[in-house]
Parts: sequence; C-alpha cells; structure tokens
Amino acid sequence: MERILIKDLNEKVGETVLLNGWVDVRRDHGKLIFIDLRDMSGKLQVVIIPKALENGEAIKAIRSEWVLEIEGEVKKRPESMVNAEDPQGAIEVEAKKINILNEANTPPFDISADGYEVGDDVRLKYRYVDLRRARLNKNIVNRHKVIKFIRDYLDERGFLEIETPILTKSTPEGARDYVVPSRLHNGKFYALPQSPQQYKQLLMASGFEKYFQIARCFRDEDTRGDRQPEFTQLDLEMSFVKEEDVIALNEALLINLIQTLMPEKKIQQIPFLRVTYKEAMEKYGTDRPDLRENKDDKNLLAFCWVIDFPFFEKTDEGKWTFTHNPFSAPKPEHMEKLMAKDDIANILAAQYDIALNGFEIGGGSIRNHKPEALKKVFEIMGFNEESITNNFGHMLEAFSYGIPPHGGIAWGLDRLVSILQNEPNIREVIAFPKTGDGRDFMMEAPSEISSAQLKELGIEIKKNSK
RNA sequence: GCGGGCGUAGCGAAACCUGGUUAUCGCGUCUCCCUGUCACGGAGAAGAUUGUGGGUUCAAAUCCCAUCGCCCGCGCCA
Repeated sequence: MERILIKDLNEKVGETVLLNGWVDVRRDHGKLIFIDLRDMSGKLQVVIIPKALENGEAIKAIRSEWVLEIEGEVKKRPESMVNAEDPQGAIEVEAKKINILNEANTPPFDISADGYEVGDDVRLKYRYVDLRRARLNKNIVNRHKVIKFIRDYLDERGFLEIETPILTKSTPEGARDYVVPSRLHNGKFYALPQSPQQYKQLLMASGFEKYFQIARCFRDEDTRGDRQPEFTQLDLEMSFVKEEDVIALNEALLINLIQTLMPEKKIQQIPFLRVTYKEAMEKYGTDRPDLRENKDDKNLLAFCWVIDFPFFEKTDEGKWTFTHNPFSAPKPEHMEKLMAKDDIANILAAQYDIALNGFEIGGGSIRNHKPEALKKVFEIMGFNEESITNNFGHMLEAFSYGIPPHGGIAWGLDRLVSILQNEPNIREVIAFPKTGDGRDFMMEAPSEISSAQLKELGIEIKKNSK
C-alpha cells in the first residue's frame, strides 16, 4: 500500500490507508487511545484500541514524537465528535496495524507552543526539534514559496539565475570578511563574499543582460535581530537600464508576490512612495522610515523608495568614503562634478534603497560603467594608483572591454520574509541560524581544527591572543 | 569595545528588594485508573549542588565581590 499524506484524507472516507508521521499528542483513555499524528501536510486524529491490535502492549508505550506507520480506515466522525477547529476534524483514522518506526526521547521543550517563551540557546541547540513547531514550519514553507515565486517571476521575464563563487577575494572597505586559508597557497586566504556585487557586474560585461541569484552572503560583524553573519540576498542586475527600470521591475515583483502569496496583506500605497534621502532625513529623521498609518495592523505593509543618496561622506578620520557602494554611478547630472572631483559632498548617487515598515529590505544603484569615472571614485577615497590596481584592477580592466550601462539591486530576503511573517527576529525564518555571537550551538561551530589540518595550511595558533 | 536585561528541576515561571523550618507553581516525565477525547480527565510519584567560585552571617536562592553564559541595543554592518 502506498503512503498517503494527511491533507489528502478528506476524500478517502471509507478506505483503508497507510500513514506515516510523528505523534503530536497522545490522549490515553486506557482501552482507547487517541493519537494526533503529524506529517508534513497536517495533523489527524488516529483512534487506537490497543487490545484489537497485534502489538497492543508495545502500542501502549507510544509517546510524543515517536515515528509511526499506521494502517487504518478513514472514518467520518459522528456529528457530536466533529472538531470544528481542526481542518481534519470531521474525519479520523481507526488504526488496524501500527508499526513503530522509531522511538523518541522526551523533547527538550514543548513544541506545541510558539516557542517565544523558550530560551534561544536551548532552541538553537535542538533546532531540528524546534523546527517541528507549527510556527517555524510555516515560516520555512512560506520562505520557500517566496523564493519560488521570485525565481518563476524573473525566469518568465528573461532573467538567468547564475551562481557566483563562495571562495573569493578579500576586499578593502565594507564589512569584515570571513576568510578561508588556502592549503595550496600557504599564507594566502580566500574571503567569503559579502555580496556577489563584483561578479554580477562582470556578468553584465559578459552579455547576460539579466541576472539574478538567491545568494548567500557573509559578513563578519556583530549580529542584531535583523542581522546574521550569513544571510540570503535576492541579487539582481540588468543591462541597458535606468533607475526607473530597476525600480519598476522590483516594485512590480514585490506587489505581485504579496498579492499572490499573501492576499491577507494590505499594501498601504501603490505605487510605492518615493522620497529623496534629504526629504527622508528632514521629515522622518531616518533613511528607512516606517510609514504605516496603523502600526498595530499586522497585515499592513508600507513600502518606500529612498532615492538620491549622497555618494560620499566623511569618515571619523576626515577621509571621504562612499555611503553605499563604490561601484554606483553618480546621478547623470552630477557626473561632471565627479570627474572634476568638485563639490564632493553634494554629489548624489544613482542609488535607491527600499524600506518596508521601518526596515531596509533592499538597496541598489545604477553602476558606474565608465572605467575612468570609477577610477575617480577610488581617487576621492584616497586610494593611490597602486592600490586601485591591486584591489579593483580586474574591474577596471573588465570595464575596458565593452561593458554596457547596467544597474541592479539586492534584497535582504531573510528580512523581507521575517516582516511578511510578522517575526521579530530573522532567525525565525532561517532554518539553521547562528546565535547572537555567531555560533552554531547544534554543530558547535566555530571549532578548533586538528593540528594536522593546521600544519597543512601552514597556520600556527597563538594561544590567548584575543 | 560599550550599555541594559537575565541566569532557580527537561521547559516556563515564583520566592530575592525586606536573609529564617522541607525552595513554590504550571507544563512535561514516570506508575496506576479510565471506550469518545482533541491542551482529555482522575489518583499518586520522581525530578534542583538556585550558572560557577569566594566572602559576610548563627543562618544565603536572597546581601557583597569575582567569574562564566545567554538575550537585546549602540558602535560596526560597500
């Protein structure tokens, strides 16, 4: 007999079926035992009369989270026993044969609740159990749906998903890199990408024109409720486009995604409001304003584009640095200022961020595709000829072989999904997140490696050097 | 690096300010009873070095010092 999922049982009344799943709850009435069986599709009440089954004694021992195979008859419940709150509450399965596939220890915490009440350290140590709770299961399922929708939507519009390397090169500026020592080249290190920024621009040079990737990114900085050491971006880049084209595509994608997958959500304003950085700071005091008219409404989504960011700002040391991305283009009307390195503080970038309910969920720009103009950016930041060549020579060279004008965006996918799921922390929408200090309690990472591994890598550990 | 909060059974909490008999409660666990429950119910039981170390005191979960751990925020995050 072939296994059937619980969600498909409503049409099987009267038939004998084979179920697989976990014991969600057990209600033992002595000669009669009820088990709520849980599988990936739902829950169902199974009625067991131990005396009537071959292995009746063993069945009495069944507890929460045991894994079972049950053969039984699907029955319509008598009127008085229908549970109106349960989607499968009008039916039940009467067990004819039960095969205990695996026993289980008592779970370390109650998985029938939301989980907010349990300490994060315990939850993360037993993440595989934690993920069984309905809330997290729903988050992970909906995350999948969001990603699938994005993939299908972009595919239909001619985008290609292209993978870019995880082992890449450390870059100056920006966040701290996670580094990986090289065995074949002792003393040298790869860096994990902070974003696929450079690769996606090089793909534009390669003529792919429309690229996207569900891309894992790594930044070795302290975490927050909306920040993890590794996180996922929707990374996207297009050739021969202007600011308006990228904004329009992304806005349409977001609206379609929400209207299709989450019809209960209300988007406060379509088209999304656009404000300049200057307006945003003056009016709201932040570049990611929360514009919701009713902040208690869990289903209200207020998107907002923030545009016209200053290109440069002064660091504490008084040097110029970029506010968002060195590869951004200035607004077309400010290109002259950049080339002349004139009035630097007032050069605006063709940069656009998108905020949702007070969180930055994405940012992008039209890129600077003229090598001589890109060079000016690095000059303003105080890079000398040599360090420009060392750090960005490959980009400048690539740009000299015919790169089209291009621009793109990157969404913080974990953040977007956590807001859509009304979750206070992006951990809740990531299957295996890290702790507040970047550790994995379950795998016990990071961990020391063997002296043999270190020797091969040519690395010596200095003890107590914090 | 800085600031704030927290640490008491498997899980969640109370008692701490104002030291005092056997550290309380809920969930879970174990044993027994129960053929219509759905967070089943009933009877009983076990389970705690009060994060760790030290100090004050006749007496410390409680006061003091140190230390470790977790969470949130700031810095940081092209």
